[in-house]
Amino acid sequence: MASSETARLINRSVVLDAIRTNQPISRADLARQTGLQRSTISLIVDQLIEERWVAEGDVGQLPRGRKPRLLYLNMDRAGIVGINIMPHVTKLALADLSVRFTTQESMPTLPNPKVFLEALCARVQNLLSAHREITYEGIGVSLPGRVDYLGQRLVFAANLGWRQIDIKGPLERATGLPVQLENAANACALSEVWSGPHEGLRDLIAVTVSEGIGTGIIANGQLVRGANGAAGEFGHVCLDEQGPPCNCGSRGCWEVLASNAAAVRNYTCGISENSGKRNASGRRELATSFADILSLADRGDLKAQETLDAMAHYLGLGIAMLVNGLSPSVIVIIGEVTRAWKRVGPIVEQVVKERARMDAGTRIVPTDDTMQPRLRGTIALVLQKHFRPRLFA
Amino acid sequence: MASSETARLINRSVVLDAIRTNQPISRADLARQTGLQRSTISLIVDQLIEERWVAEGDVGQLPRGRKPRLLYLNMDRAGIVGINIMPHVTKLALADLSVRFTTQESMPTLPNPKVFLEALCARVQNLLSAHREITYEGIGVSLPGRVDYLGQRLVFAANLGWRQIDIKGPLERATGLPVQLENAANACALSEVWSGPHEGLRDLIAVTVSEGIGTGIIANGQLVRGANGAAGEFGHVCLDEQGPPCNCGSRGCWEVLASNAAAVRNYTCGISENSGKRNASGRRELATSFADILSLADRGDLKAQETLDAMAHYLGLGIAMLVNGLSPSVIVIIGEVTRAWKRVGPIVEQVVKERARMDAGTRIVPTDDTMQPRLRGTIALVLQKHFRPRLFA
DNA sequence: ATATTTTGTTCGACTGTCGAAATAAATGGC
DNA sequence: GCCATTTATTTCGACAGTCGAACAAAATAT
Repeated sequence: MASSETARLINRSVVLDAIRTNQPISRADLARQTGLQRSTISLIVDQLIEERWVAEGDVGQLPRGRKPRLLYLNMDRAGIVGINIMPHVTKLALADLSVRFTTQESMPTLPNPKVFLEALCARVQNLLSAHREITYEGIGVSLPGRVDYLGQRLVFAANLGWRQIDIKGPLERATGLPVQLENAANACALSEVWSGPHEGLRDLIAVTVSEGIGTGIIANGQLVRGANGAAGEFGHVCLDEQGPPCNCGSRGCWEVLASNAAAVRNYTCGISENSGKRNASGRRELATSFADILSLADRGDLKAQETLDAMAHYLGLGIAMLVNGLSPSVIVIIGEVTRAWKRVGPIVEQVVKERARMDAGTRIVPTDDTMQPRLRGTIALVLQKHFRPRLFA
Repeated sequence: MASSETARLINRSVVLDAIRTNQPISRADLARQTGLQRSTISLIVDQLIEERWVAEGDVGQLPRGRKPRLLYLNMDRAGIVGINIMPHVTKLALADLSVRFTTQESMPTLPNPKVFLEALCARVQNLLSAHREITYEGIGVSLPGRVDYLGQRLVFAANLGWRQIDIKGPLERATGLPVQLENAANACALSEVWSGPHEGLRDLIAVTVSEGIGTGIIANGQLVRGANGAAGEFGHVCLDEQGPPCNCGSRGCWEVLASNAAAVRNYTCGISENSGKRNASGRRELATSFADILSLADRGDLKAQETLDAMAHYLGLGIAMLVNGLSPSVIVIIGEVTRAWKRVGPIVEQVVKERARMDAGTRIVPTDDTMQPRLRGTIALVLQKHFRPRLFA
């Protein structure tokens, strides 16, 4: 069911998104870029200025003719709250419309979801009352688990041991702001196509490598959530029928072979086999975390390097699966392993080349973890509703 | 860029598709179903009748009040040509708007693409001139290979040995009709959501099992073609690193483990190992085709049954991958193997249950091959343009 | 000063939907 | 047969939105 108002909504979001991604920009340039008439652009921009989404700035420089008035997103218009729940730590942030963080905080993720949620709500309320100068539009939450397809409830989070938790309800009651939940990998994928070098890509996959492996899929420019939001568990695809058991009940899952946890397990098993290894300085070292393995490999520990190589091999095998099946333009890798990409990357590329046809030229790209893609994704999640509303399926 | 005309186009296709899927239907019911005003429905229907897409039929029966005039799709309005190119045989058909075949023919698929294309064009021209009473809207072509993302060229077809063949051009020049190419598995998936029990499903995967394995993915109601149309090759995902070599250069690909060709290979190897098997009547039998294996298994041949069981096991493993990763509402299995689904189905279900979380309730459904899903898909492919035009990404 | 160029606005034409009222057609009770 | 009731369809004026041409504004070059 569409009317002239539908047309307005479509054009409005086209113009708003064009301003977002091209600011500063003049009305005339907007007309050229969107294909709309200059008169129409003026009307829509007037409306956006009235709603305070857009602000008029200085005049631009041109060689000839009347100088254009440049348009910007009005950063004072709204802030967004981002919450990234991870197995041990939860991060909170306030961001503006260009996904710049103005405040960041951390808190422990408590094992009891009820207790944790109470603490989280209090923390968010504090944060909001400390920054009353800006009105906040909404809260985006990313977490390592499955969310139902409307972003309403957490259905299952293996690494947290949580099941059927209503996170949206308490947060909305505590803050009065609309809350959107999303799986962490999905949030990362969204973040990638929202801004930065992969902005606007219509086929992209984000692979999060930490304790497990998650996949966020964007196809035809939309997140693939599957029936009831259960898509994205490529981490539990069986790549080796006789492989080690996984806590999902299967064995040889991709994430049992290629996650950080897998690397730690492999490394410590190796140590017991070889009854200890010595590093360059002669001291025996035990890796208790994946970070340890990374630094050990860096300092020349052969066993750690082999562990990474094996991880890279299996990463490649799973990525080849994604390339074969979905052929995205880009696959983004997220996680600590990217810090060793100089070593890991070539192995991944090699395995993918052997196992997948790369005609479509899929690029495999590590992400800078300091960009906090999970957190940035939560912001994109909320902004999406305003800037790219899904008007028609 | 949207205008009031865009709104019209949207509403027009909404109404047309509602008539298609609910015919016969009255204007008043259309208004109730689409949410448009009765007056608007009348205007749009007038236009559709003028364009001869829709025809007014008899009056319907109601307990009280004025009787409605029922609307139908006008079957005389247009026909569609469907061409399904398979490794040995190519099928041609003429169909009406409700995807009923009015004519069907077959011809051999010749190894030389140039020669074959000439023969195909001649055949289509014959077919069209023999049925001049109806004007044809377009030609849909399905083939076992990859097509670039605009449906323009065949990029690569392993089983045919063809590469970079322009199929669209010659056919369009020969007939003057617009031609749409699509990968066979994609065509099947489209056919499934176009009509029949899975009509309108937004997340569905079609798995074609023949010499290879193809996957056609529909997510968020749209075909997933990937960058440059290269998606859908889950058949070449490596499920066993040490598995048999595949002609794609890798080894242990799903289709090397679970296709018809794999079954034939396994069966004949088994025969050479056991130096021959005897069936119930005591005669030694050699399976030269997958159909042989099916009938042998049916007649109690143990080795054939074991072969099918192994095939089922690997089919399940690959399907579990699709369930984990994409979680569609339905996975449709297409191919001769469905004829033995009574035996194969339970094994597949069992493996999927062990290897994938089925929270979302994905159903695995064999398709009746006599429905010719590949051919039906080509028709849906063409009709899609008229009935569900993609106005906005 | 004046012509030129480019930006931004104004206004009437056009397209399309909405919603209320009018018209059409059928049933059932009197 | 006549009238109230019900449901379907059409008619028509109001409203929203874009288009496109004309106009006004602002800056530069001559």
